[in-house]
Amino acid sequence: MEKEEEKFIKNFGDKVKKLRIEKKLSQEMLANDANIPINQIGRIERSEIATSLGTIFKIATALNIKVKELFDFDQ
Amino acid sequence: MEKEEEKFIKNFGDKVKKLRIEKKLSQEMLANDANIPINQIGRIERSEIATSLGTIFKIATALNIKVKELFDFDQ
DNA sequence: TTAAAATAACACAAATATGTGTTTATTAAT
DNA sequence: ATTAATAAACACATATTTGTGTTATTTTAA
Repeated sequence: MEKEEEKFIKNFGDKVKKLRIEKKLSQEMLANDANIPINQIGRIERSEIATSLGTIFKIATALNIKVKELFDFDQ
Repeated sequence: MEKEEEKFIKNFGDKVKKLRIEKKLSQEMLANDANIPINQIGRIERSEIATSLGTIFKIATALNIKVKELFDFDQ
């Protein structure tokens, strides 16, 4: 039985990836736009890390969406 | 001129506090419900830290809301 | 199928969040 | 005014994220 918190972090990573693909951005392009390291995007999409508010804000901004939309998935 | 990212973190802290007060919880009660240290709530509400996905999830769960609602403020 | 692009998977130092505890200040109620 | 409850403000060790770099794997396109 998986922990709810882990599922949530997994869902978040999947959401970032989904939105990135929809906007036809590579991890590298998104990372550049967000001013974060390239590897960070991968780590988040693979749910290796539970990223923090600052990075969340940067990613949303680079995707031209509100942070709220990043959490628009079936929690 | 304040950085947008800092404003965002400030708004998040204010939102946590607002929702906590609305539900008539002390920092201690919320922290207990969320299984996080008491001080952590204070640090977040004061915007001293940019907390991470795990803590965000725990707080939302303790408040009986979706994470998305935690970000329902004018960004 | 080869080459190029994209992503994953490492490692490691530095910065930051987390956890725990104690003490001080503020707020609310009596 | 006093007391009790709440929150702020410290300190410090630990855990995790972040930043940077390199190498291997996978995917995509020619």
